[in-house]
Amino acid sequence: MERNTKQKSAVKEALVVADRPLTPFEILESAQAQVPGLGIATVYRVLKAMTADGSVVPVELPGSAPRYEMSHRGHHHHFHCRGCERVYEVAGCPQDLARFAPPGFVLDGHEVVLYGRCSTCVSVGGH
Amino acid sequence: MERNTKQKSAVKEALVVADRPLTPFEILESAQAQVPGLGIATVYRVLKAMTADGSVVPVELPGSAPRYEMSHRGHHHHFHCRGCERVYEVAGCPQDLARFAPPGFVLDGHEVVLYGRCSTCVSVGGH
DNA sequence: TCTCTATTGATACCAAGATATCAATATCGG
DNA sequence: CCGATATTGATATCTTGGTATCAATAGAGA
Repeated sequence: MERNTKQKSAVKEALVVADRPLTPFEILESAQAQVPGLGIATVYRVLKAMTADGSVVPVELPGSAPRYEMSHRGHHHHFHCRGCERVYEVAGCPQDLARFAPPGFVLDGHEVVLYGRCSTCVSVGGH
Repeated sequence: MERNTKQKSAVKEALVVADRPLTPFEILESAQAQVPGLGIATVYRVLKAMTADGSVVPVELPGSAPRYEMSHRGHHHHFHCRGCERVYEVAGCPQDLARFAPPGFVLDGHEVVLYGRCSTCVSVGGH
């Protein structure tokens, strides 16, 4: 990750513009608009480097391969659309989840995933 | 799933006794106490049949392959121990998650996963 | 008990996601 | 502008989780 290349810029730009977690394949498609011929291996390589340096964070959701989003964001959760499978960021967070932990268990984190249809799939009646 | 075999009984018994979602491999280990020589293929076969008939439900958590639990339980969530990787059932559920959905999005489900250390790993100081 | 055939265990195979390989290319300090 | 070498794209390979195959075994009705 020492030289500046248009491939790296395109991957990062895809994540910044999307403003939601993207799969490596979504990143590939988006970044290919900037860099035709971009390969999936490069997407994985850049994501690995950006994850290592902390500029990107992996987003793991049930039943899906990891998506990636830019890291300079506060604590938040995600909405997974059942129509288009896209994942969106949501701002809120339920408070006081510690009360649900079984006695004797120590809680140090949590994940909340909302499911449903995004505004696009609601209006389109997506499958 | 037409004949009663000790393999099927052992798989079901493992799930009933555990009272928490188990991975196919956890089921294998537990059921082998009843049926030495039990194969992983049979575990997958029985799980598939039990999932199809609704007696078992898959539990998908971020970054993990599916676990399975008996289905006659109400709505609940899970606690994923970072020490032993075991998953436990938790009873509560945060209310009013709909308020977190972005405008125009339709919410029809949610998942909450708690992370931390189970009582065993807390006392043992598990890695 | 006998017979039919569902079920089993071992293992080959498959699919998805990701990494390794390697020759060709592009970056960038000098 | 040159040259050393980081980076790239194509693709072979690997890993994990799960399914298909098939000969041997074992339910269970007659």
